[in-house]
Amino acid sequence: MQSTVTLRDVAQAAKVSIATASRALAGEGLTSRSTEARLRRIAAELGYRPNALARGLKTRTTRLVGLVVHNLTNASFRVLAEVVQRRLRAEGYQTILCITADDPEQEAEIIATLADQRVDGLIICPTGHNGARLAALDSNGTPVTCVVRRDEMVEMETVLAADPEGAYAGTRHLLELGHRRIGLIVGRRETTSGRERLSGYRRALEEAGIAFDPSLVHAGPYEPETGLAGCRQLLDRADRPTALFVANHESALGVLRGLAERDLLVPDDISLLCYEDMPGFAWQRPAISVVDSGATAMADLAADRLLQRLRPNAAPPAETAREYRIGARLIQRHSCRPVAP
Amino acid sequence: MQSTVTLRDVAQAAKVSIATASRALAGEGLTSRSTEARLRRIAAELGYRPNALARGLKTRTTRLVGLVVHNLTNASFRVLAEVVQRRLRAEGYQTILCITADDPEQEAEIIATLADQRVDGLIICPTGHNGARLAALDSNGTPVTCVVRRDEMVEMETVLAADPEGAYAGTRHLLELGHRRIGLIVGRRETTSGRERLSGYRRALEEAGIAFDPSLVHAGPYEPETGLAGCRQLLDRADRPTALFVANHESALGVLRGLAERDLLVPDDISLLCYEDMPGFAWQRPAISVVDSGATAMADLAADRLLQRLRPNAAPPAETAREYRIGARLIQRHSCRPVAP
DNA sequence: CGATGTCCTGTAATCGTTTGCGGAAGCAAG
DNA sequence: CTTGCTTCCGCAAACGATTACAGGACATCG
Repeated sequence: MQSTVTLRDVAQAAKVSIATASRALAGEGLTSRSTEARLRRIAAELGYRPNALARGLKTRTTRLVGLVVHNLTNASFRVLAEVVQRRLRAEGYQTILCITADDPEQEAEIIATLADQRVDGLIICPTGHNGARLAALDSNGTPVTCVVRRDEMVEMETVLAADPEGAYAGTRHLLELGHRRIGLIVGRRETTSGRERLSGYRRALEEAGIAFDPSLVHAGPYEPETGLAGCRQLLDRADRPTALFVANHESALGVLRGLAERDLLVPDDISLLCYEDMPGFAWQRPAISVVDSGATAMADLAADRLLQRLRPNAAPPAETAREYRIGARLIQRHSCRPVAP
Repeated sequence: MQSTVTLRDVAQAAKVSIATASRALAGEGLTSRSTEARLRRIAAELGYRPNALARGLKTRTTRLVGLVVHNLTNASFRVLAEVVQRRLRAEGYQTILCITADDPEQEAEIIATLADQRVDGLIICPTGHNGARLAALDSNGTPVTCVVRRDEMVEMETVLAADPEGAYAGTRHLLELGHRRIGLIVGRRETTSGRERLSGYRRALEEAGIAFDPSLVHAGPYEPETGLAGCRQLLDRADRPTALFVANHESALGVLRGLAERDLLVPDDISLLCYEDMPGFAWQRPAISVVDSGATAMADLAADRLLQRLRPNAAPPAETAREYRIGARLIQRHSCRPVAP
């Protein structure tokens, strides 16, 4: 195989100018039908493939978009990566996936590199410390869509889960089953999701006329260890909660372990409800009820929004700086049961 | 913020030629110390960032590498994506992640687009139907490293799990605990891993003087459904196996479900050993023993190999076309028990 | 003082495309 | 035969960097 065949080679082989070759292959009837067909044939024979760098340099568009997430362990991010990648590719865009590990410095570096690469757009779950850079990009003509988390510092198009409502609905469900002491294991208060899920839980309780008891909530990072620790803390109380609401799936692993340690059976001894679905929950026995935060829908909407703004007739950024919320949805399986009378 | 500042702007601001500006910012003492410092300062003030497209076009190197996997659900791929991304970024490379869904056509398209993008290298888990394209890329100066799966049709640098040995070791472990009827739930025979894991299982049995019984193995795609179906098939036999060896973690979910359906307790009623570790296994109660296929090590080695060949003094491809195997390792937890006498 | 060498810097070509502009050819109408 | 339109094509200038080559300034040495 020869190294690389350029437009020049194609043009020479067809005895036309480079310009004509370019136009012929661009389609759009810029050349006569016959030359177009001929050029196409020759290009195919020679195995010509346009150089994306040169094209990008000239046209100022690369058909690359950056996707920036914290990790791939969390199911939401995984789904995000898969869905966004698929959706964008269907429209002719390549996805550059980058992982920040939730570290603002790495994020800053990634944003810069992506900008150097002249990506056409960006979907990002921001750490919250680089809002200015993102806003700069956005107003410079590179659309940025935030997802999963919001950057509080700056106005940008954002698609989020309806966490307050989701947590509210989950808590309501448990309340309606008659539970009064509901333990909550939730993310740190510094994160949007941590705060919002807590507030939904709290609102549901207060509406039901139950005083909010801070000692019933355990907050920590999204890790199994948090679940285990929370479980221990909550289960060692004299008035053990009759239900546990675990506000993310990483902690759920630890909770399951904690329950097993104490030989507590779900749902006989205690009810369990989780936030964010994952494959394991449906296959578990008993299958675990869940309020699904709608990761797929979020990913789809994020892709939609970005694609929308990537189209030639882009709306002015001011117009697009709004916030979308994806509704959460309760999936009842078999881990919750009415409290015994 | 102005749109974009180019080298020309920096040069003008410093009243030098573009060439000097370029050299100054390149470092390496191509200019006098003073101009270098001055140019650096001005570039920083103006917020100059080199255009990766233009640079790539000229230097024929983009510091982009493609990473092509089947999905992100499988833990090996997830680890691969995270590790490779991190390792490459530490060396100044960006990773373009692409997902084939194990579909040769999508894979072909992805390879072509990546080539158009002029990636400097490629790490890919091949479907096995595009070996020619990959080989062409490789011999054209774009190093390609295959991982997890081999493309049987063509010689290329490949890093694989030591599946035959891993399956052998796992089976041995169960045999040493006294198990004689060991059910195997394994991938389809069309895949390398399916074949190799089966062969390791078989060899261990035969060495122990136990006849291989095809009715004890259930093969299917890497999905929970396979595990459930296999479980049902194997457990409904009169002479139920005393141990189950589940050769991938997706199926394990289904197996756990199948066991629960029949109220079989692990490890009291039946021993369970899985292939490929995942977070859930360690947290499960009882924690599940596993032969870890070494996904992290594979990812690291793949990154190492590619980086090696990316360095200026690249070895001739013929020299590098070898196969690396990552040793598997038995992790004993609490799901296997000696068979009752 | 002139020759030579060392440093720096500028000029210009180049990477592979796209695209504005103008010219040639063809054809119909006057 | 001139004029005026279309239609198709070529010339050449970008896009933003890197880099071979050459020239200018200055110091050193014979």
